[in-house]
Amino acid sequence: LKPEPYIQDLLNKPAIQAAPLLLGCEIVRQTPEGELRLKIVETEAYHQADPASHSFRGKTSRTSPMFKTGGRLYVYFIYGVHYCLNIVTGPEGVGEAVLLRAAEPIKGIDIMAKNRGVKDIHKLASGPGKLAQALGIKDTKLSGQILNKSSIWLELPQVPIKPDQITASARVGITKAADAEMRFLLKNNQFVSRV
DNA sequence: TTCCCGATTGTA
DNA sequence: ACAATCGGGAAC
Repeated sequence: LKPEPYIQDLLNKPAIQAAPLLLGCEIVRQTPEGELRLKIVETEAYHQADPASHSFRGKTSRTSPMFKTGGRLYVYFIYGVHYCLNIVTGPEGVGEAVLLRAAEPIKGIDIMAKNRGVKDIHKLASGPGKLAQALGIKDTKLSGQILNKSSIWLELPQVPIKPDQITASARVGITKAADAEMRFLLKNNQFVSRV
């Protein structure tokens, strides 16, 4: 798999710092059918002191990946229907991660359309459940795995993202700490989730 | 072991 | 607006 220079530096940071820095990065998955590649356009940060975070009540078998060093995957099953993909950040022992909420398809679009059962490119990864489904994630087997040592890895933005291209807002779908602005989006991007 | 509800999505 | 659908985790 591809070497990923400089990404680890980003992943060592706290989720609140890493979440906006992951915008513009590309998430890549190698599949038997071909390479899938998307540009991340929307993220949310979750940290240990945050009542909305799965790590808030401490480490459990499900959430243990969140407490590992940055650079792992955390996948969870939600609403009995969907899977969501997170990038674990920060140091060992601290439970935090960044939820990947939306992304712009770059490569392997036909494969992702097949995975999703939808053709419209704007509907392939415009939400966390859609993004995971586009990548072919159908279970939690990837949870806890290390980027680059699994089928998935990250690459830095081809063109660096400037701070004025990023917007922060309240997170989606949570009831606790609902006012905290820990959702980050690329301004004027057509591939973000609705709301 | 029971019970509640969730970091969502597609359809009515 | 609302159902689909199921597992995590708190409470009993």
